[in-house]
Amino acid sequence: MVDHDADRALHKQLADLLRDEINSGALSPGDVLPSELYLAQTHGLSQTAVRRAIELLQNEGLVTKRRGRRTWVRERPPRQVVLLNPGDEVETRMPTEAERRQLGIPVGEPVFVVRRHDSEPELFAGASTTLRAP
Amino acid sequence: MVDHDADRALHKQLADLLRDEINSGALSPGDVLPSELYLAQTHGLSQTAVRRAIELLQNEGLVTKRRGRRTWVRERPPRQVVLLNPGDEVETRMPTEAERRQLGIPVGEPVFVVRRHDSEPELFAGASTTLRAP
DNA sequence: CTTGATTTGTACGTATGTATT
DNA sequence: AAATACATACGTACAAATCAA
Repeated sequence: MVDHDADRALHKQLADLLRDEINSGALSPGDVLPSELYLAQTHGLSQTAVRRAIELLQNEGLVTKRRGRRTWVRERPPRQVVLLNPGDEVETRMPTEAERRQLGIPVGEPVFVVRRHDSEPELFAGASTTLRAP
Repeated sequence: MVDHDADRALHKQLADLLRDEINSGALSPGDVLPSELYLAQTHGLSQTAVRRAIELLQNEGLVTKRRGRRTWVRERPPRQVVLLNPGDEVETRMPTEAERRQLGIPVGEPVFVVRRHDSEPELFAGASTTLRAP
């Protein structure tokens, strides 16, 4: 339950509740969340607080939002294995918006940056890539 | 300049401007950004729009915010090189809030998940780690 | 050390726009 | 066409942390 007298912010409390439902499997990948309006009414919160809660989950990569559609639990795409070469170096970071568009990855998903010997860095979508050391 | 008649959302336009200043070096790591109130007044925006703009940059890992303090351009910690072993598998994702606290990493920074042979997955902070293939 | 000013955080409300169902 | 759902954008008020006088 969301406790208006607790120290923790209301939208963080709601995010905690929803995150638990996702991690416990009560909400499975592909399942839609209740609408913002419904969540606001059932938890006694403003729609603003609900929006902030769901934005937190979006930025953690747990849910996807699309205007007009419902919000749903992110599905885990099959991971493509990318084999590293000896000496390759790998970093990770959040993509720019342009990179998100190019790679078709949603908010809350990081990218791999693979630096191979004597070549330009390669980008891989974080959620659909597993790197394997040689 | 922020164009109120443009198709792009106002807070995204402001985020674009600030992101350009960071990437061009006009704002260096450690530099503070103007306050939300100042940005709102100088760009003719509401403080709400400014807050959303800066939140975008925070979630891209470009700036750090702390209540009471200013918002500043994130400094790049020196990267510690972690050597992979043959067959190791690596994934990347956004950390949970608990993991962020444990590893001391800010909003907008992903983590490496390294699966070594016959052992529990290890977590590494994304911004301060470079993985190297053997 | 205390006070007051500054800055970001939380939470609410309203209105309108756009995309999907 | 109508209803639903998320997006943008404005406003207000107060709280909490920090900073500077």
